Amino acid sequence: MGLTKNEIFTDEQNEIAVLSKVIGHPARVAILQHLFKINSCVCGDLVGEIGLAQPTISQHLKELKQLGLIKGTIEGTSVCYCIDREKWLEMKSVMTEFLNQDLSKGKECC
Amino acid sequence: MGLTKNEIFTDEQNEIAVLSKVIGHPARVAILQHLFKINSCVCGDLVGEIGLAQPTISQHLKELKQLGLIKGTIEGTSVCYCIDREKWLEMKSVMTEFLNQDLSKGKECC
DNA sequence: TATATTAATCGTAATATTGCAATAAATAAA
DNA sequence: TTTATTTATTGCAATATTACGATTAATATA
Repeated sequence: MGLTKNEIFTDEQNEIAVLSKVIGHPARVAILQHLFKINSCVCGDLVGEIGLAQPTISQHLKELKQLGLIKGTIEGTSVCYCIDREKWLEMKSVMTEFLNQDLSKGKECC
Repeated sequence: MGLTKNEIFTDEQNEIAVLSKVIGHPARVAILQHLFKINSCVCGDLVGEIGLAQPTISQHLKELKQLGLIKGTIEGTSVCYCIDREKWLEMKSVMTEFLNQDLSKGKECC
């Protein structure tokens, strides 16, 4: 075990879970917030910004890249990262739909 | 290691991460969606709904309860669960703010 | 009281995640 | 070409997560 049984869930449930999981670490939240704050590409100063070792940051960047939330461009010896706007909007749409489920007309019982 | 360094991040970053992490498993997504669909309390049939063993469901329910997203009421030998609306709206607010970060005026560079 | 029903807890195995030191790879600059 | 700079990869240790069988706890019912 220790292995999530993705096959018994819908594609939508798995997508919501995968997207949320990548946001489920403060370092990745911090990286994304920094990219938004700069509102441009970030070349190289992410290790300085976040207080984690360079291989650790590199690993978090890899996960964000794999999901498509950020993209990187090689710029000389360094790499510039920025938000992938299209993917971000897609995630926003999926998550917003999930979060907006109607609470208003349920029967109170607990 | 294997231990997230929460202390180097802001409270906001940690909150976003903790909230996202609990959504980051399809079984918990499915449980929440079912509670929304029923739009009332669910007493006992969650193990039948989701295809996981009873101890596994119980564990996922515990995590959702610990975060405050659901609450349970003992009803005879069974337990009724429902969404905690206040906490849900709080999560929605935190997540929406994060997801709504402005993409419009950045410089394209990647 | 004895038995059934339901959910929580315990214990454990398998896998995943986090973090970093060491190293490699790739390019820029001297 | 050598050296510096920057990022990725490898390897590993520590911890967390997922899943479930077995058991326990609690209440309802016969």
